[in-house]
Amino acid sequence: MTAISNGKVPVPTLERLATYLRFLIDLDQSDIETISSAEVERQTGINAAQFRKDLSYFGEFGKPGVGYNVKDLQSRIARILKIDREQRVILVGAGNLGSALVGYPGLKEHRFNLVAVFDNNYGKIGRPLWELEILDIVRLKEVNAKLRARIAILAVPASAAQGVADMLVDAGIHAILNFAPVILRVPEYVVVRNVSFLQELAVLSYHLSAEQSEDGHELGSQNGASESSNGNSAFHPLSEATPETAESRAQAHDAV
Amino acid sequence: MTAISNGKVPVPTLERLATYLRFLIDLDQSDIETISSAEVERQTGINAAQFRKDLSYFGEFGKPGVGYNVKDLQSRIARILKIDREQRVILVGAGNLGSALVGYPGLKEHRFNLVAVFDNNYGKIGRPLWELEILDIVRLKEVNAKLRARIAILAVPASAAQGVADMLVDAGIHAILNFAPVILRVPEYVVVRNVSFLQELAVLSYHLSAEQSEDGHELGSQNGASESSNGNSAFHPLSEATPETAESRAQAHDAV
DNA sequence: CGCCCTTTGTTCTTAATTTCACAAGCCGCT
DNA sequence: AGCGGCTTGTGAAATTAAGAACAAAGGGCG
Repeated sequence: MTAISNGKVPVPTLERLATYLRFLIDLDQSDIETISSAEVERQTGINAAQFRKDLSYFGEFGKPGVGYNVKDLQSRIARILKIDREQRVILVGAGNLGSALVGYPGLKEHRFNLVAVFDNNYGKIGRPLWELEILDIVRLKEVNAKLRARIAILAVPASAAQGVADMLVDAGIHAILNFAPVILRVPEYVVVRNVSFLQELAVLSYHLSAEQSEDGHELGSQNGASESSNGNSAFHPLSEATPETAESRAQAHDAV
Repeated sequence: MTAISNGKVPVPTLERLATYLRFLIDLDQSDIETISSAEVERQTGINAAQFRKDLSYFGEFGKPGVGYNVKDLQSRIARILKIDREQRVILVGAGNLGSALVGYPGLKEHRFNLVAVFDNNYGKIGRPLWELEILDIVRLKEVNAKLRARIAILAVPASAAQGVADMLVDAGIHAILNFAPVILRVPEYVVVRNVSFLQELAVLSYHLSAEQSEDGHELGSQNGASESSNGNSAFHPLSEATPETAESRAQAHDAV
């Protein structure tokens, strides 16, 4: 009774896989060794059958009557997503967002190794950004011929996005994480994932409107509030103290 | 022959609505006054029928035989998403990412007004971040009682996310844009949208693996590359020059 | 002023995703 | 060693989204 990733895997499944991995890492750190799909549902809200089916695309991972071994499942999902090995990543655009990403420890923790940063602003080229030096965008192809990164993060203004995307493709990039609010045109063998804050905010704004009939209504901040862990006990530090400092410990923080 | 947003609108439709808006703004800036769904498909890759159907959830926007008036459609979509009016937003977490967001001009351009920033790090509290002063997280409820923001951006480490989310709910927030890789538990009347870079990268990584059989393979950087606008003519500036400088002009840049 | 060409709004089909439901498998206890 | 309680993996049903297809409507031109 098996199948193991025969045909194609639904994209939503892949997206959840990353979530599961995240969750499993947390469980592992809490020294939990086994978990059932029912418990996953209880803690994440993701339907238990969904969880099992998602995994079933890749084989059998659990033991009937017992559940899943946290450590084992964790490493197997990591292998599926190919983040059990180092993945070299390059970044284009050393602006606010780009800089924030370079300093984000979560990348290294997940084996995404940022190996180069490019920009076209002469005021920035040559300057250091964390541990890297900002390189001239014109050297993109040349530099990546050696680095051989396949993943690129595109954090440039919308107006420049398509042009840079073309350069990335030409430089051998096969996957682009695009932060510019533009639909990129690339060859079919290149995968693109878009991240748009504005789009997300717009969706939130829409939902808000439904209840906020026309504003000016007193909602009183003491509504039924609570629900989950309201008595937020232990208080953890927000924002990684000072970026540099926060490096060391894996899994310590992840916001970004 | 109309309907106008009777029941519920599919979330994917809402997401695309924001994309359409973006696209329309670009068209408008190119002084294009009218556009047909067929042309939208040609330029964005989004199916024409899809475009028409998405709009049909909210009424009639075009003229048969003619198409859609760019300016009109633009403002009507903005109204639907409720971003035709100012939306106050608060940010929690003045780390790398949070700081980058505060400086992002796209927010203002879309009427999202960042009215306060909070953190719990005493080294940061009281310090200025762009035009705002970083406030102590303990003042969240008190401050928002006056500001009455309904949308919050959560850019704190995973370990602190749930605790802060509880505080946000208690402070009257109804929509949360969550950057922490954690599934938040909130009352059903609160809407949450998650943004996870790592998840996106993981999906990209997975797709990569399919072709990159086992690495070590010479792919030659001069593969069939091209496709779309390869001769990237005019070259625009990457990363908003220097943050402060880039403020002024609306629509000028949008990466983030 | 009526014909023809174009493009919308919408219904009907097809495809994708989620959820249900249950046989089969594993564990522990007697 | 076998019974009972749980939990998995998965085929089949239900739900949801995407895409085609077409009747109705607008505009321009002869």
